[in-house]
Amino acid sequence: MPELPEVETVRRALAPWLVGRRVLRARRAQAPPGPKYAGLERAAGQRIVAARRRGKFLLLPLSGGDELVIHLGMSGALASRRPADHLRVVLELSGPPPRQLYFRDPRRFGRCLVVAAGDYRSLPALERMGPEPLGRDFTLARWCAALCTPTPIKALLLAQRAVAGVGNIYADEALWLARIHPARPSRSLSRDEARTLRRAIRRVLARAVAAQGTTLQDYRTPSGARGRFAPELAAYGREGEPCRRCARPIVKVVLAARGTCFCPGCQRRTAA
DNA sequence: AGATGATCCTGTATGC
DNA sequence: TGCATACAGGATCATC
Repeated sequence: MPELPEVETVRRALAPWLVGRRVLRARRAQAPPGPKYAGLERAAGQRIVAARRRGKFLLLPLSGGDELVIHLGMSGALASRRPADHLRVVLELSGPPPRQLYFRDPRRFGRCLVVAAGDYRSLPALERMGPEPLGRDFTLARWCAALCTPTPIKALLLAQRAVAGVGNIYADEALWLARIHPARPSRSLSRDEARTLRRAIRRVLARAVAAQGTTLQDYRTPSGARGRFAPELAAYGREGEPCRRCARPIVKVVLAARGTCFCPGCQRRTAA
């Protein structure tokens, strides 16, 4: 499930190839009509001027004032080699080979559409997205203000509004690092805990970016490599295995309709 | 308005 | 072995 580190890895891999090229044609393949692939044909004739990332979204601003917005969803992948199945979008590009960018997405949770640059009205998650966790805007003051809600901290991390780019894996990892119980009301966190969690979010995401993401099953970098962060996971997917700090078994519960792994020894419901 | 739950979708894992 | 069912989850929509 691509989160910030995986999308950033994809961005870094694709940028040197894509930026500067002209989109000769953009068409949907095995993709039904609908808003997930809206306006694709408008990309034709425009040059890709940059490859940016915002949260889990890949943003490719175009020379004609539009913007190609790609979200990988659960299973989306971008490649220069034509996939055998589940092909949703093909971009034909100018320049030396390879000249095709393929968007494959078996589970169809992903999106690939063209909007007017910066006009995210059809993408509320992007429009209301919180600060980039690895950027300067993710200040302690802003973070503390965002925590002023009864919403469980795990749900808040997943909502993209308080901070961008955190998904189920790195939410569990950050909470484990910070020793905070995932069901704690956000506003029950002390200032110290808020500071610790903010640092944990930054640390786990930075380390995962350095490892090119987490490969559990499907995710690959555009060159086909596996992300190397999986061995560093301390909570996610470790149900029943010993906590790396206190050796108590990691437990799994459902929170915010998501599987949530944590250590009942290190991550207490009450402030320490 | 903010928060919660259902929904989409298919590969993989589990159960009988 | 083979079939049926459960499960995984990001963002969005409907519904409080």
